[in-house]
Amino acid sequence: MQHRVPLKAIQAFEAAARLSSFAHAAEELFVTPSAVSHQIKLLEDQFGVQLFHRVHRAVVLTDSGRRYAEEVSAAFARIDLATRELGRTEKSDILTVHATPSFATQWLMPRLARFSSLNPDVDVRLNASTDTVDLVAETVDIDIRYGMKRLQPAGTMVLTFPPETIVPMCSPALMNGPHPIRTPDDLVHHTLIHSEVCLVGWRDWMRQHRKVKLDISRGLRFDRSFMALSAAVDGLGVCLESLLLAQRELETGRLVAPLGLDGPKVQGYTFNLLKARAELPKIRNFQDWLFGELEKASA
Amino acid sequence: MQHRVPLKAIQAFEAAARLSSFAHAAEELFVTPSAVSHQIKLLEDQFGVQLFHRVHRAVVLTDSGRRYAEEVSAAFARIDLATRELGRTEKSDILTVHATPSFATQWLMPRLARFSSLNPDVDVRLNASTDTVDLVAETVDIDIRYGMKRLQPAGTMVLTFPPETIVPMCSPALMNGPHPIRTPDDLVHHTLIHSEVCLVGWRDWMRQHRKVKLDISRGLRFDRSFMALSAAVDGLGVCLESLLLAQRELETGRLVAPLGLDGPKVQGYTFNLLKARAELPKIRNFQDWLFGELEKASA
DNA sequence: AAACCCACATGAATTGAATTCACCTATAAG
DNA sequence: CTTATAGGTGAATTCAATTCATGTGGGTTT
Repeated sequence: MQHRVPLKAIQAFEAAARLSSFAHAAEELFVTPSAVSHQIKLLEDQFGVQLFHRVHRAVVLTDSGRRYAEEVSAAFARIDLATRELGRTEKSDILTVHATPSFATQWLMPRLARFSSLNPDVDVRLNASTDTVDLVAETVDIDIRYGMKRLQPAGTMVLTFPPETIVPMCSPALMNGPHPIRTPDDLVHHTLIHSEVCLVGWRDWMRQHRKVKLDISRGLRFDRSFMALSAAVDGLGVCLESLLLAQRELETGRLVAPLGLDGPKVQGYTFNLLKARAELPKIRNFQDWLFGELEKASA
Repeated sequence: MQHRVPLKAIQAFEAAARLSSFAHAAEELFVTPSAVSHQIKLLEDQFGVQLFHRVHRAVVLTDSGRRYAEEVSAAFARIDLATRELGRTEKSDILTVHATPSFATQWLMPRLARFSSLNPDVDVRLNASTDTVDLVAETVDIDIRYGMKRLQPAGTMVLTFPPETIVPMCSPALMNGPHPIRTPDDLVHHTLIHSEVCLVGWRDWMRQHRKVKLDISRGLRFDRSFMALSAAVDGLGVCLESLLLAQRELETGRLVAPLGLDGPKVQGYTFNLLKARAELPKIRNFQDWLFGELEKASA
């Protein structure tokens, strides 16, 4: 015979035990005293245990009843409390993303509003730093990293971004200024902006343009890609950077690629997460959205 | 608006959370998966909190859902356990009575069956000793004491037994033997049995019979009333004891009172209990019954 | 590509547990 | 003696819980 514990009857019992009164229990439970009486009788009949001595106009717990009440009182209090808290709980999931400052600044932040509108029940927390993140030990769902792939702890899933194209970029004013930039040779008249963390630098670029004589020991140097891009926007020189990171500036015309959009490809960014959590909707949704956006950007 | 926590819905949620499956939860709860789905939806709608992400053919707890499940899981487990134990609980109250060995042996034990048949849901535990009992510290409901009243701790209720009559008693054979006993003077031919804890002894008796010359330094001595009575039953002599304690022997003719049933009265026994527990049915029932029996014995 | 599997969702209909209602009993208090 | 009141009982009623029939949508198999 299949039975579930008679929760409603136990609830009535617990209230009567706590208040030593069927009538008061009925008040608390918003029912009639008769309902309480029935439920407790049902409980006693089902388990063959007398839970209350019926004294005139009163009830007194039996020893069995007292012990049982002590156990279930705490349990019901806990359910009540947790359920009350539920009505006050945040109504969303939190997604914690860690990324390099440049990717965070240049690419992710300008697009986060798009992800949020597609996933209104997910709050994104974005941490930007160059620190190494331990996905297991820290409450980080996704870590977007840049640089040579390193060995990861077992259980880490590493997805590679599509290849980035690295090209020289500068402000439109510089391109069309006193020393217009039309060919690689035109670069000798301009300051080179070096992005020191970029996997592809001017030295690599020159390997593909051997006819060009640039003094790559000269120029401005930054250890943050977004700063190199910012300097280029300000007309300080020509930077060699990722089309991906400069997408917004190119679209708004603050930067141009005077020598075209073709250049060396590099796979610098990886998307890191724990396999065990890969299918959580908030994580999976973010991943799908991000790689979708990356595809759109390279089309 | 008056609401009680939706216990059935929470129960369905807890099972689904624990099993990560509506279908498995339905199995465990002996309902259809549809019922589980409805209950969880009801819970989410009522509190405006999404508890599960619906993934194709699966469900994954949200952060809120996980936290809630952790709280209510423990509570439901506790209710289950306590309720299962309830089916195995003793079905009665325990009444613990402490009394002097003589009262326990002579009066109480022969009558306990009567109390039990009137109160089948009360199990009586009878402790007989001369030890002093601390009603507060020990699990003793009632303490029946003999002797001078002593100061009791606050909160102790002391009820006095009706007065006992103390008379000489002996076996019928002794009364009708070679030295028949008809008058107090006839006692000089017989051995006196002394009950050393009795509040009234042969010396007190002789104060009321000054014409009688008994050598009260002679005879048998016992420090238990029930032993003195037993010696008298065996024809070893004449004892001076309480009619109350000898009631059964007198009724069965094993003892007789050759000089009649009139004698010194003494109030030796008291009924001691805690005021705070005086109205517990098991205690009140025992008290009422005992004093009723005492009245019958003195009629 | 089509068919099948299967897990959750939905709305209307049905069921059965919970509750009410009407009346009873039994003390205690006035 | 009358009144108040707290729990008890059984039949009738209510309504929360559940079922039933159908839908949706990925993933797998043929």
